[in-house]
Amino acid sequence: MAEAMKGLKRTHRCTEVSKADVGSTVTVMGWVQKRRNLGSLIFVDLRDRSGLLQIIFDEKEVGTQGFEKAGTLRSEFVIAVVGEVQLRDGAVNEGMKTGEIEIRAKELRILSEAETPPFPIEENSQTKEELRLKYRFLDLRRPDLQRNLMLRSRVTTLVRNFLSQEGFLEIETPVLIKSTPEGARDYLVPSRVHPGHFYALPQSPQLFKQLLMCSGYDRYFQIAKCFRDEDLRADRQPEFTQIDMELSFVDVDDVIDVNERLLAYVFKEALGVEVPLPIPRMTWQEAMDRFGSDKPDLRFGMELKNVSEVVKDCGFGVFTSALEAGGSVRGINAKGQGGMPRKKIDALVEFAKGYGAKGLAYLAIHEDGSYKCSFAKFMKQEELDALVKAMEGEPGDLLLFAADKNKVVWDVLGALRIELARQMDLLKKDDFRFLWVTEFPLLEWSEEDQRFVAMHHPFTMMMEEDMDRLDTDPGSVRAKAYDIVLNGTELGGGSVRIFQDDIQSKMFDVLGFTKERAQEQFGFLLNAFKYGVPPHAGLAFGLDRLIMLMAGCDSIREVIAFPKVKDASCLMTEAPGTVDEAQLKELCLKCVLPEEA
RNA sequence: GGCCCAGUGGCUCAGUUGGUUAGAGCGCCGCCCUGUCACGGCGGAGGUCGUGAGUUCGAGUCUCAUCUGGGUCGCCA
Repeated sequence: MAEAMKGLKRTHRCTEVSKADVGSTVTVMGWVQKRRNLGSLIFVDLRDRSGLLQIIFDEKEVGTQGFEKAGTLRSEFVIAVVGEVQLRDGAVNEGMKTGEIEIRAKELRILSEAETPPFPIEENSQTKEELRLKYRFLDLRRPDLQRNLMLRSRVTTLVRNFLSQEGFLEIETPVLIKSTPEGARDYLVPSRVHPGHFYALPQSPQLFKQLLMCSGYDRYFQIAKCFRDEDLRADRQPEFTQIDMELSFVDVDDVIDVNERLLAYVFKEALGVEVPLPIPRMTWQEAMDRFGSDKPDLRFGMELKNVSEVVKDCGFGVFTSALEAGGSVRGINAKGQGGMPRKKIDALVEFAKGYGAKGLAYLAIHEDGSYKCSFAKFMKQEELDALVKAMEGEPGDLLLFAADKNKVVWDVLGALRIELARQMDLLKKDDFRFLWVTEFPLLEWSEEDQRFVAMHHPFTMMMEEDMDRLDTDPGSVRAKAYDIVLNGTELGGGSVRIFQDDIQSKMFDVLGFTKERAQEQFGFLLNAFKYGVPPHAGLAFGLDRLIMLMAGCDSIREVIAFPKVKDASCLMTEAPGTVDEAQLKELCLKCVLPEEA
């Protein structure tokens, strides 16, 4: 029996009521978090997105009818209470923002009753995510998710303020666009008016923002939904949000400058965290050599060391044959982990194999200076000593080595480094270490396609000093591309774009695009370039990842209101779903499902 | 597509080498209770152990398949 709100107006959110209001009458509305019925005194914790406020129902004040009504209150009922703010008679609750006060109810209205929720509406939920996502509307009532979404809103507001002050214009670009098969899989949308033709949902507003530069908008930004039809991860959703921007008449340093000031502003205003500027920079090559990753986590050391020179003449075939094949031998030193039990080391070996390693060599240094080593029998003592010295090994340390092609060695040790840091509890969530990674390779050899593909995208400008190697040694050409990395997560990335016609043609050549195909896919951009194009560059942040790290969460699902699960379906709405035959017919579509095996 | 982890009342979990009627805490329902805030007291309801096969005298427990969710590799210009 829901009652009307008629005649009542909310005066405060729960935690907006304070000691200063003692004696005054307020009207609060929200959800029943908890009731404590003592017989002739009923306490209710009222909840809204601001927090909790205690209501006390006393028959003397609220009347017999009101008191009986209060007795029927259950979890998650939505109620309105008119009452007087008073200091608590009993003990103060120090764990509560409003712990010194309470509302002495004069009037109660039950605006909505509620079934018992399928899981407790509480902070630090222990409930399985599957259930939480099915009832996301209840999950979103929990204080931690509410905090996350409020932080997200705060951050986007700050971003808009800052960029607007910096002369950026917020401009929307279309969501129904033309498919460009390069890169991630597109989500496709059939056209009704053009049977057999499809729109794609944008993987990013890339081409449109470049066109906006051609049109003279000079500094653009957008908080843009992007879509990629690829498999999900903890930090990947099929639809996600980018803070996307593009600037004219700039080079790498200009983009970096405005964006690191943006980050510092946002972290200061939203979290009170100072980000020291300038943010350190590291070339891609240095990042790979030192950390085995293009997104190094700088919260801890444990850097990779290249010991190829040290072991090149040793007796251990695994090392020497990797070197002969053009690879390298590198190691990391897990300080103080020399006592790691064999079982745990074996688990690390298995972990390494998951990243393509054929094995993982280890050398533990006992406290007495002796070694426990998986390859001791292949090496002389002096060779072992030299290796330990090169790794700066001390008693109590555990040295781990990978020998393979560079890419495998980097992948394995880079991943191992993070895994060990996790096990050693070195990853503090309130320690924010930013890093610019610069000078990415322009191209990457694709074994699958047997050709070079763009590492970033085909419009990325190469470094001028490397340009002459485009023909002779394309793999060694560095790009004017940069990523912003925070605590081992790629927060964003961008590049200076090619704006010269001849260089763009050259780039398409290298990528194996015919003139016709380039024209067909990107003709509108190339065409625009003919009519006066400013030099331009841009960057995009992954907003979800940014908020995830700011909120200290392990998954972007915790900072997205209605996320999808691993197979890209929504447990609440059960999207995607089938559609009527009539709908398909109108779109001239027919489903041919794969045959059951 | 590969590998790994999990699935037992509404929630979170326990459940021994396979062995009687599958337990606990919280929640829920009822009664009592004037200062609670993890309120308290008394009583109660609630389970095809994800699903399906198999092994066995006997399966929550073992085997296989499958579903659901999570992590990860591939993938993500």
